[in-house]
Amino acid sequence: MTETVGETRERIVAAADALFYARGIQAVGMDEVRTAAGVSLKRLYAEFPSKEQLVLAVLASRHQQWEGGLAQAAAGLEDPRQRLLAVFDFLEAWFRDDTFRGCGFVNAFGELGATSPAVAGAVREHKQSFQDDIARLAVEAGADESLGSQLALLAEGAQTTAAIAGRADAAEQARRAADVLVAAALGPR
Amino acid sequence: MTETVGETRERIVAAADALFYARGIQAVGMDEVRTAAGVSLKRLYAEFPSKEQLVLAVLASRHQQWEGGLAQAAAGLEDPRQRLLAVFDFLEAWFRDDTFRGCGFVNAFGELGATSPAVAGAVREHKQSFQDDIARLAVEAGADESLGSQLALLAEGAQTTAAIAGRADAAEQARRAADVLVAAALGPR
DNA sequence: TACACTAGAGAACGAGCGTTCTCGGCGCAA
DNA sequence: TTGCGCCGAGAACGCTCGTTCTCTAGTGTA
Repeated sequence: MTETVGETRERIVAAADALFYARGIQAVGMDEVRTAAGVSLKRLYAEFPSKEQLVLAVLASRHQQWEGGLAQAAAGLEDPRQRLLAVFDFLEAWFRDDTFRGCGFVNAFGELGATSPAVAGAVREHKQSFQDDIARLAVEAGADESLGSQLALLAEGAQTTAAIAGRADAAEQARRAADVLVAAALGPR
Repeated sequence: MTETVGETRERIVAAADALFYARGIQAVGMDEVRTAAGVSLKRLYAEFPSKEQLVLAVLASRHQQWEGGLAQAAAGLEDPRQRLLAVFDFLEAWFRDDTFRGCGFVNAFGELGATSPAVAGAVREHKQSFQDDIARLAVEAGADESLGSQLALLAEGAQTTAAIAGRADAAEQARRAADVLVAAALGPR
């Protein structure tokens, strides 16, 4: 039953991610991460020399999941316009998840953005990457990038609203608004 | 040079608000609030029996400022459609403020929403109030409430985006999108 | 068997924080 | 003037947390 170093890292990151996301980063101690990951403190600190490094790894992992989920939502759709709107279906499924508690990056930014430049940078990069993705989809659909920016605002707002009001239908509202914006930019279907 | 109890409270709340907003709530200790407010710890705890109470007072004060700013932005505008869009002008001015660091309620929610039901509730109430305000403006302009929800999503998204990307023009993007949505709901001007 | 090495469990350390307590001085009533 | 109560300053307390250290048991090798 050997285990590679990579598997240990992944287990730690997964455990930390679940805890940080559910309760907030500062509310979770390294001891708790250790327990949840089933790993010794020594090992934990061998993998991540500081809590900040662990947080950055968690954010990196979350970014990959996000990118994968987004790609999967658009995969198989022929119509570029459909691919553009698929973002909101992806969001809706996420909002309905019991563990949903808003965008982990936004939460981390609010909590640590002011004190940790590294965390702030990671959050910025993630959001920029989302902007780029959706701008690319907009261009592929025949619109210009500003449509992407506008849809991104809707997606961000939906995440915040769904998290705070606890209403998953924010995704549907956003999607309806997105329909209007897309139609205005590209002409009705 | 006497000073009323109310003035002391206000001074404490103002100092705490500036510190909490700039650096995060958990990153600021009561000692620092005391120093910034120029008040003794005893007095501080006489006014606010716990840090959570102080946080709630700060959120309440921020809510009042927000409502006042919003009302002021719409004041004097005759056209209800203009009043609806004035939200985004208000946002833009705020985003250009040097101290802008996103929505304080969203930040507080990310930091404490999972551990403090009282804070989570205050944030929820604030956002609900904003939804109600903008829905009322939408109805006054002749649209139905769902237009308000959609514009609220844009406003939320603009706040997040402006905070993280540091780009105040998120307000302008949101306003342009709002123009399209309003025109679609009410017909071109 | 003896030895060197590793790794896990958790104690320990030092700092920071929320909250409370103590002390000393000042104002005020008699 | 004397006693009394209030209030500010900040020390103290108890707890938590990030990080490091110690001790011990187990393993592989000669």
